[in-house]
Amino acid sequence: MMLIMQSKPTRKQVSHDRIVDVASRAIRRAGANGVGVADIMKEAGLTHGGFYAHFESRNALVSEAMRHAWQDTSQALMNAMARRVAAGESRFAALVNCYLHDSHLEKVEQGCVIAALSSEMTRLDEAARGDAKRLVAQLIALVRSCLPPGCDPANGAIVASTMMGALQLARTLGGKQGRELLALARKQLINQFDPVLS
Amino acid sequence: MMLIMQSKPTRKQVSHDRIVDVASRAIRRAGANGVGVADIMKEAGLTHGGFYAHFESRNALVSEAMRHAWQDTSQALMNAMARRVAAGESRFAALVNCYLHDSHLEKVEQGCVIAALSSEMTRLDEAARGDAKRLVAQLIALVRSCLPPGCDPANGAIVASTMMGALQLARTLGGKQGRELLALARKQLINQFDPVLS
DNA sequence: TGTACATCAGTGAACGCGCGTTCACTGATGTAC
DNA sequence: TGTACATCAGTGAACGCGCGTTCACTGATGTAC
Repeated sequence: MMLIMQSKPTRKQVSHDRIVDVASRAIRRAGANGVGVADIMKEAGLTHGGFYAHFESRNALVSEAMRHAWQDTSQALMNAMARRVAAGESRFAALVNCYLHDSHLEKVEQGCVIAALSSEMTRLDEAARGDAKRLVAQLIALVRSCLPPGCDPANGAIVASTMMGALQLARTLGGKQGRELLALARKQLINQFDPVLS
Repeated sequence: MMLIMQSKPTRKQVSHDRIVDVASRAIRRAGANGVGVADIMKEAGLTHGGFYAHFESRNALVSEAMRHAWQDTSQALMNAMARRVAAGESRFAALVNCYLHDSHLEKVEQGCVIAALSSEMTRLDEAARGDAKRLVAQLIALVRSCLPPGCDPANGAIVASTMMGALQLARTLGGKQGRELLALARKQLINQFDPVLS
């Protein structure tokens, strides 16, 4: 539970935020268990000993880092979408083109945490699983809010599934095949849900 | 490279196969790094010391177990589909109804290895990544072969993405929400690609 | 068929390493007067 | 403003544990005659 600090965050809060930010990228890059406490602290410019003054356990950090990653990515997604919408794209096309942008193939550590951790989410401890559940619900809600007017809201979950699945399969395929899959998914989703009636 | 043995497999081959089979379920249940060599050997009725007479390394086992899991699941999928087709369903509907069957929500260890490991696949060592890539290509080919006649084959990759993505999000959501998402995905895919024109 | 020996498959102790976690200590920050 | 002291944030050594891997050894299997 993070209170909004109007002025002068304490030194500890600054460190805390830096650790969470580093961790949110580390777990997306290497997986929820793929990076150690010591490495995360080092990357945050600290030594590992101080860790437990900030978090109750490594699992607690993973939970917090997941939530942070989602805030981060969804914010970035909104911003990128806003630019496209301003340039004349529909909200739906902007969503699809941003989420399935080629650059997301490689930059896992800045991308959607749900796509980065999906198959590990069912294996997290209970608290983190609860967070994961909520993030998935938020992804679906976000997609739903971008559906063209008149579209059945239930399609939010389907579009979210297709986008996330396509991103993952594309990442595993890699290279040219990966980019082709992404391009196909963009085209197909936009044609199906938001065709330009010219 | 497994040769087909016409008669009497050696004791070693029997053990080898049992280890691979146990491992293929273990990695789907617990993740590629979620279970130790000793536990796998124990579940196969052996002690850990013998492991390296069978495999060059733990990673080598993971590769082999992934391939075995895929053979296993795709065979089971074919069989289940055949029964539905015999009962009058189209091949496409049978595929969707089998892959997105409610029972797959819980039984991860018997299900699709791509859905079970997806986000870990990009983090495997080079050899296993190559295997993962080939498995994804095979999943897409399998889906493509089930598309209704006249359907653009490119849709194979899209349907595969939607099915895999939906299964994963449903597993993370769990319970009632998970089952609702699966039901939605089944309905949507069949309506879109293989509507019954009655 | 039975015996003697070579090979095979598996055992279990041990090693080294990395990781999560703890803790006594230190240096820096901030407060009281 | 300056000094004295309390509190805070971070340090780094250490602990215990689990895991991948190795290896000398044992008991079982199979072969030669």
